[in-house]
Amino acid sequence: MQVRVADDIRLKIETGTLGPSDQLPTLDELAADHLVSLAVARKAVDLLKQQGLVITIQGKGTFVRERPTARRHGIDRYAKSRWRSGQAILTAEAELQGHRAGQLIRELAETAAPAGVAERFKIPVGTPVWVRRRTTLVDDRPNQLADSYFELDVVNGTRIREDDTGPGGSYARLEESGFELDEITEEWSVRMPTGPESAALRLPAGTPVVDLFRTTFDTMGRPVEVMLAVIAGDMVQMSYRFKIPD
Amino acid sequence: MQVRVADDIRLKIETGTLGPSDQLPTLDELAADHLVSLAVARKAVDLLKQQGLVITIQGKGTFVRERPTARRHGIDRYAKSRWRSGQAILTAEAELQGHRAGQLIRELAETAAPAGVAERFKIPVGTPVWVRRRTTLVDDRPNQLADSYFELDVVNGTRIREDDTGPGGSYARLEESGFELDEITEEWSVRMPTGPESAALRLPAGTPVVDLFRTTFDTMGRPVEVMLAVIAGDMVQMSYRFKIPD
DNA sequence: TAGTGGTCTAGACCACTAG
DNA sequence: TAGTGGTCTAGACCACTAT
Repeated sequence: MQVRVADDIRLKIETGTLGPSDQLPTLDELAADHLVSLAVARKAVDLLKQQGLVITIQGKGTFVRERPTARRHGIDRYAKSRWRSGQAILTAEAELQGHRAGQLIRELAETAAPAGVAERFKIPVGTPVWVRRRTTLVDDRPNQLADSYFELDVVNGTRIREDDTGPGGSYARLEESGFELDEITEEWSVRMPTGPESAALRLPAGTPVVDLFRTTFDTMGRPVEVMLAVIAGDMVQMSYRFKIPD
Repeated sequence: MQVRVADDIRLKIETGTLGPSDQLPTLDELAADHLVSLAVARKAVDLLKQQGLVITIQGKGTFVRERPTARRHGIDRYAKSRWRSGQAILTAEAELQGHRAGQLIRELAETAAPAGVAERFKIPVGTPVWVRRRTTLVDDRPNQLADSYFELDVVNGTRIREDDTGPGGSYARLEESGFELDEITEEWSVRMPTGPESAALRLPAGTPVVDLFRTTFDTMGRPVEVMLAVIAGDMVQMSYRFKIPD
């Protein structure tokens, strides 16, 4: 029955009988209308929550979820001209799409390189590295937990260790230090968030996250930055364009 | 309490007290051990299922979920040398990683172009196009619902309309028809599966899916194929490498 | 047949929202 | 204060697995 009820509601949403942000019948009403117990009506709504179709707000009601306009991430956001002209990647990207970007620094510290990071730097796990942990915001909603790692000799004595990295951000500072940035590797996978991640990113139920490893190489092929980001899945859309290899 | 119980179990999993494919205590035991009702124990296990940490099998028990070895998708899978030598992309990719690939054709038909497809072909929504729907399998588990769309004049009279597209697959046939394949765009986003998708891909609870649009262009810049794939999120890992644009 | 998870009922009480 | 969703209990019965 719970599936019946859920399907009933889903149909109403998909056909537009219930539009975005519309309020669903209350649990009591759903139970009465479908001649089921309150627990079953609740279970049906839970199913829809898990599929990301509705959200519930205690004390208010159940509502059809609005699909947030996903931000498109294209590789143009890395264009050298942008950060050379003093614009941080984050800001450039958001503004291109009419959004307001922000960030909170969560931690600046020396730490032991975790496995995925060490592997990409080709150094032993546990080697001391510098980490810059931040939460990025789009229109005041947190959308990424982004941790950037650097080898110590790369950042010592630069503004990358500071709260404010200055115009153009870390990339601009790296270039000033003599690293000519050349290539980027992006590797990602998908999963459901852990409890703390759900809270930190204020994720609605039924929202997956994307794990993104971004490695930046200089012209010598040296990985100069490894970033590990956990991105809110409902706010991301990536796009890549490439030549078909021979 | 449900959260307490769930956290308790999660801790055991994360510390390795419970390893992959180990069986958890039964719901009755969990309830008794934590002095809660059966319903609460069940709710706790539900939470872990949603986070993809455990799976339940009716009649058998609850088990710590094994993380399937995600397949890495790199752009090398599109290398011309592969399909020119008669190897389909799907097969090449799987074999590179020691897996067995397969596919089931779900439908071959003329259909009206849906919005996302029409947009990428730059044709009006509803224009008749050819669609080739298939379910791809890796080691006998379905991992993608992949629908390839082609404009009619591109596929008429070719083996692309047939069940077996022949050596090298559609790409090889397109080249034979005089389309010189050149570039690909991949655009993806993430969401939770719908009910039918969950069933078709045999997704464990708490598994997201990836929506992938792949558009293949020829040297004239014409989009010759648009593929829309729904990929099981627990079996995918994508990687891209690119030069930093100027 | 015993043991496991899945669904459902009926009802108590709590937490949050809004007028 | 009334209305809403959230948590929890106690218990019945069903569906599937293994022996």
